[in-house]
Amino acid sequence: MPELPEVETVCRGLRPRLEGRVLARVTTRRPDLRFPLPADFAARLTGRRVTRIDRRAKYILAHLDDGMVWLTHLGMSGRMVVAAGPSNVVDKHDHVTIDTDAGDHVVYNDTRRFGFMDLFPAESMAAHPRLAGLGPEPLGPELTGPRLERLLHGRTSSLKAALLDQRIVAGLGNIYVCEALFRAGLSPERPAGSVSGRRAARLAESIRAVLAAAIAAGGSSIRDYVQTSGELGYFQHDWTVYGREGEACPRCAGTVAIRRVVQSGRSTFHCAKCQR
DNA sequence: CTACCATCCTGGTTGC
DNA sequence: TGCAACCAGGATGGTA
Repeated sequence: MPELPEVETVCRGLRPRLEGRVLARVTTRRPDLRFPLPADFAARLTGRRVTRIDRRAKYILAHLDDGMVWLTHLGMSGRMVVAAGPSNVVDKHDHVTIDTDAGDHVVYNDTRRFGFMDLFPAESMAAHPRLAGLGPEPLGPELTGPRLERLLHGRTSSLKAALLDQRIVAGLGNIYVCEALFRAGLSPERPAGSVSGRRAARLAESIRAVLAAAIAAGGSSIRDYVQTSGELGYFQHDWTVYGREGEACPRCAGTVAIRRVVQSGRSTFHCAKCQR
């Protein structure tokens, strides 16, 4: 589930339930996520008030009243579900459960355990190993055409691989890279460094447009759910190329079918005619 | 520095 | 219906 739009959707769902609230009870069941939970994680969260929830790339950053930041990455299968009432039904993959002083509870569920959490002082955030090297936020003012051109300049890897690299642009994943490239009319296979000028500007704009549309739709739900409410996101119905191998290209109206190719071990979907 | 590959883990789907 | 192979939203660390 989680690329930038899904993480943003989760943050928006968590804010009204967590901001200003005290984490009254914290339970951890499996500490062995992608990285082990920090030592004394539950004890250090318990009793803290959440002052603010931010997102950076695909990270959820909850600022606490003791100057610490609680960081969560959802990995491939992580979910945050918020509900009211007692949290008695425990799923096999519920790894962290938090009850707030308002009686709500937040459950972190992660089947594959590729996600992880951390707890560190806010003042050292800029130096955090997971955050320090991230590229610009695609929805911020930084991602202009010229900036993107500079970021891609000289790179010989494929444009697809470059856009998946969080050091170049932060927050994109497999689905939205495919969608943005289609929208921009650029081939995922072209060398990243070949994108400049007007093409770079169009790509930057396409990335923003695709992400914004996905956020407006509550993200994309694959198989089960995304949003903290348990509601489905519905952007998966708006995918133009992702997951549509063999279907008619919506732009050239079926002159050419959408192709699936494998790039650095991951599926890429594109129209060879409309994307050059 | 860059690019490619395997790897972490579980479960759903597909094909024989 | 059984079972194996393959596939999946991410990211890293090792190797060449």
